[in-house]
Amino acid sequence: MDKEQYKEFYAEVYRHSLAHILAKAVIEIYGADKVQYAIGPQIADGFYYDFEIPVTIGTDDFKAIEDKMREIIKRREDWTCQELSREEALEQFRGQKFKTELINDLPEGETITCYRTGDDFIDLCRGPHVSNSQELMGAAFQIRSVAGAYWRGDEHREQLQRVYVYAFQDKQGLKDHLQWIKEAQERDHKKIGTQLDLFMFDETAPGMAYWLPRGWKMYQALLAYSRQIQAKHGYTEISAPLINKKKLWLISGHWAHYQNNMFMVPGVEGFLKADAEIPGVLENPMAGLDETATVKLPEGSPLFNRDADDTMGAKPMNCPNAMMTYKRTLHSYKELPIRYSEYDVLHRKEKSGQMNGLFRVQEFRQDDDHTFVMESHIESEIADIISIADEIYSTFGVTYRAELSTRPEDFMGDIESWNRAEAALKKILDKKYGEGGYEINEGDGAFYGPKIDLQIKDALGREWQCGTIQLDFQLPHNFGLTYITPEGGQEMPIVIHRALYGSLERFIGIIIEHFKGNFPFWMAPEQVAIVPIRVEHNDYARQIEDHLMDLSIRTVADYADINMNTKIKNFKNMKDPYIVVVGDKEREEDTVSITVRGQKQQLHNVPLDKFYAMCVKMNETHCRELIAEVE
RNA sequence: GCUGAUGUAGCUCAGUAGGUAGAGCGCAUCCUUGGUAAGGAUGAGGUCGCCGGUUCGAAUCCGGCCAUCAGCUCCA
Repeated sequence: MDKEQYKEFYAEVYRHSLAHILAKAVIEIYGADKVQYAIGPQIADGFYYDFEIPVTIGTDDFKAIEDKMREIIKRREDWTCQELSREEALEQFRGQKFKTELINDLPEGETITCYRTGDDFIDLCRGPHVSNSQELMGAAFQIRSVAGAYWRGDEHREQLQRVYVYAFQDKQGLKDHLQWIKEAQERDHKKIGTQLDLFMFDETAPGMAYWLPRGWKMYQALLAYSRQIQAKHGYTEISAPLINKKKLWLISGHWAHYQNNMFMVPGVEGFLKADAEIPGVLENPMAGLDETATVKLPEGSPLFNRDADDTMGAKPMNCPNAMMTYKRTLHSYKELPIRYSEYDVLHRKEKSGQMNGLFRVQEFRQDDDHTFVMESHIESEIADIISIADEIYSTFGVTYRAELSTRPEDFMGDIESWNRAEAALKKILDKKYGEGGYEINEGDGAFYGPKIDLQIKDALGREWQCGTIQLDFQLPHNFGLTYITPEGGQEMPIVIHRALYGSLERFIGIIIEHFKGNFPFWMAPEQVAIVPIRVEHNDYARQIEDHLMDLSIRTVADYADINMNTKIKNFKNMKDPYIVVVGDKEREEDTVSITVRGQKQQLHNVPLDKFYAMCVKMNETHCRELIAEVE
């Protein structure tokens, strides 16, 4: 065991041990007969423990729990390990339903180990642990939060109170971590989005971003980059209706499998001729309440009905309309692959409490594509998609992790085609990342096909699904798609769905945190900010601005009759990459002085042509660093 | 949807025993005419998320909704 390994080993020992201490403390505070304790594993920055207690633990209770934990540690109790048979274990944990369930789920013949902390607390655990509580006296911990968590991650089972605790070997470790958290929160895209005037939200449109002028410029820059790359790879762009009648969703399967996530415009079956009362109305069926009410409807009320044929659904995905686009004409095998990219607005209704800034929204755009291929195309086509993913992600300097998601319970179609599709994806992933070089999520696929997901981390280390590559044998079948084979017969094409940014919204959220708002030149909302020192320099500034605009450089200038320091301050607050100052000297010599973001020293006497060339170069190369010297 | 928390001026936040609101930044006007991160003065701006209850009186206490945040579950 080397030093690093030992450190990890020790971290595991004291975090696990502290979890026992937490459970013991909670039991002592709330009473042994009232607390059902579940599991308490370690996590990246500490550990948590799940409890079922009749009262709810609130923020105010943290201190008491922490104090009790310290008190227990100070008792310097011995820890003993005990091996039990299944019967002995069941007896030991009689009345503890979660422990009983765990014991019963252990495979036959498995040795069951328990750890005792002092005489009065025992926990089912594999260990290892400290031998005496006093070994924990140097450890530093702090309760982070309490959250609801479902027993065994199943929302249909008991909801437990999960107590999260930060835990480190010493005070410095905890202090450093809290500092890190603080810095990560400074990167929060919601915060930076407000500071840099990129986007906003309003309560009348939950989970739907308003893109402000600066943010929208960046959004467009990302779209332009995507379009540029995809055009090189043979993609053609389409745009389709945002809402379609129920009929389309019946064909696609969304009506059956995705209805609860769709925003609907219900059809109207008629209007009431007179006031009416409707008894037996379930007011809140989603909450599972059975109470019914009588609803009064005034004369003239429209009778909406979701099941009416003229009900329209806002699209949660682009695929059905891409199928329609393909289907408009006959296709020859010679045309395949056909790649239809699409950036239309999508709507997905989320359960409340699921929204999170730009990371999880109800309205978004994907850099979506549907590629229609023959089975023989799949491997090379997906390899090409992964090469585009590598290109895009490396431009931003983010790393990703691939996951394969397989057939869910709620699947559509026949198992044979699912198996073929999954085998094809596995083959590609094995080749690219090596066997075992990616995770497999059994049962996590979309209802129409298996998928490869690409996960990116945010500033707090939380992973978000961005890119996705999905194989689909179902929709082409449902829509009756065909192509003409060399022999003159008809075959069904296979569809590859893919998005690489994933949703533009989520991706931008991640990128904001990744760069902390210091965006590369090519995607910065405003690339060059011009500061004329006095109003008599405005004409010269305007010439520069005009020329930059001709070069498609996003430029902003402040012509106001105010202190130049104020102008510079404002642009610096916006983290504009280049702030160009022009005064007498620059005007006479046809130069600019550039303040490069993040650099103390300015670039003086930069000839205009060189300055323009620097800007154009950064746009063309999509480089991450700002050019900070004149070539 | 669930658990915990939050919601006061455009932004960041005070308002600690219930007596109808404050600061900084920003904004407006005036002065300052300036060479690289905050010049000075004056002023405007708030039905304290919404609805209801308790009270002589509610930003403050209670209830219900809405929105947001940290998690859980689900997802791009």
